[in-house]
Amino acid sequence: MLTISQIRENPDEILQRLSIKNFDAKDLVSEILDLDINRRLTKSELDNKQAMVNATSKTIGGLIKSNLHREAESAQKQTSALKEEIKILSRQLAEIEEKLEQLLIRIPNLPAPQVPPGKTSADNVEVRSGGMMPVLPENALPHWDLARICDIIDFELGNKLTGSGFPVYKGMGSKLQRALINFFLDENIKAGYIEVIPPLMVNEDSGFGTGQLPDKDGQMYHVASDNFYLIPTAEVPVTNIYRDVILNAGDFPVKNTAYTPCFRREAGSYGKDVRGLNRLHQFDKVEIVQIQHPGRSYETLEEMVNHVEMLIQRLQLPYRIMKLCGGDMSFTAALTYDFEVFAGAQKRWLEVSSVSNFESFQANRLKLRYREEGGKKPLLAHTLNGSSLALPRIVAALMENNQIKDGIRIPPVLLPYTGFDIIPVSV
RNA sequence: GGAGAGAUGCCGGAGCGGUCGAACGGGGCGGUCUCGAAAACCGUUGUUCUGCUAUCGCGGGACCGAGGGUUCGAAUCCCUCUCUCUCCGCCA
Repeated sequence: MLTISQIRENPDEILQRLSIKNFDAKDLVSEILDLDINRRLTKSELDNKQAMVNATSKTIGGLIKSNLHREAESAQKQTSALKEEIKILSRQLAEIEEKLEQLLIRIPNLPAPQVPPGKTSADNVEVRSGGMMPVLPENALPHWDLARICDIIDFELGNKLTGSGFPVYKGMGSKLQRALINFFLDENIKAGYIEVIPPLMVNEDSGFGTGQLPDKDGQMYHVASDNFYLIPTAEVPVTNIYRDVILNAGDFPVKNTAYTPCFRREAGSYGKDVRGLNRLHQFDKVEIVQIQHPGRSYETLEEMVNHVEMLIQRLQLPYRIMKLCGGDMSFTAALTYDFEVFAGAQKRWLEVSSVSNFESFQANRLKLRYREEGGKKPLLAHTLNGSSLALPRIVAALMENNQIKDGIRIPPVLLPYTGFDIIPVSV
């Protein structure tokens, strides 16, 4: 969330920038500013009264020590009225602060200046593209058919075990998953990311820290008996490693990568969007996370984009990089690049990675700060993350684009990981 | 799941209900000494809200797991919750 001082100092700029996200914050901001004034008035009144009580209590302590009990008793009586007022004021203050917090939480992150205006994904701006578009016959098969005839992914079996959106990978399909995961992790580690294996369930505090809670709780699976949430992305546990942490400026950049399964309820999705591997409830993803100095976070974003691009190039997939417009960006992001690969049989672009700079928006929720060299006050750090990469749609595109008469060709870069370069048709 | 113990600052570890934001030790930082370093010695060392101040600062409030309560006054007493540790049971 934004800090109260950001809003207090530049309310008009905030409104203007949020309009790029098509968010009208006028009423929210003015309500916040009013509450903020009210809060400080109430607070100073409360503090003054509390200071008086504290002073009296100290006096009483001294009187009792000097055996002046009568004087002590009369001083005691003086505080009772004050204590009543303090009770009322602190209740008021708590209410105001709670209300303020509720309002602040509803304001999305400010889009970076370079974010293009727009409402939907149609308004996203292509930054660049690469790779060779596949040349496929008209009767090219979509990946769900290829999965069946090669017997590597069984969607029906997943239905039986759990429900739709929980496929079972089999044989070479399973091996391909592991190969991709290891390939991605190895490349990330080469690029300086430290691997972690985080918990797949998180508590409420973690969900709040990265911005999934309170608003998007319907998109996560909730384990009611223990009040845990299944992670929708490794971003949640990995970024929360740094919750309530004060780093030194010399610690930057902090770089982590993690492979995790991800769980998403995807309520409301339907149709061709959810066919096959296009949209699942459980899927595998390798994530990269960086914590960076505010002055360098945009260089870092570019570095991450280049890194993800390199991965896709090495898989020889046709791709394009989109800069998201204000309307298509997430609540928490300041600038986001989406990576899409082309799936030749479906003839669709599929999003396989989303790389974002959150600036201090998550850091404020996380209380993730750093101390400048020799500086006194801790300042909010910047957080960034991106998929490197999400597996299912990569697999879908690999399968569709590389289909040949009697199987599926595997890109050479994976051969050391799979041990095979063709997945043959088996039925 | 059963029984017990505990949660204090960067770490270890004290803390009769009254100048306790917290002894002491370690660490960090600054300094003295040194060609340099070590040792020794001296000093310093949390977060947060808020008022005044152009700034350096100065003043006030809060924070000793979290939330309530008792009291003129709570790290210290009471209640609830969470977490950790030990033992037993179960178990990959």
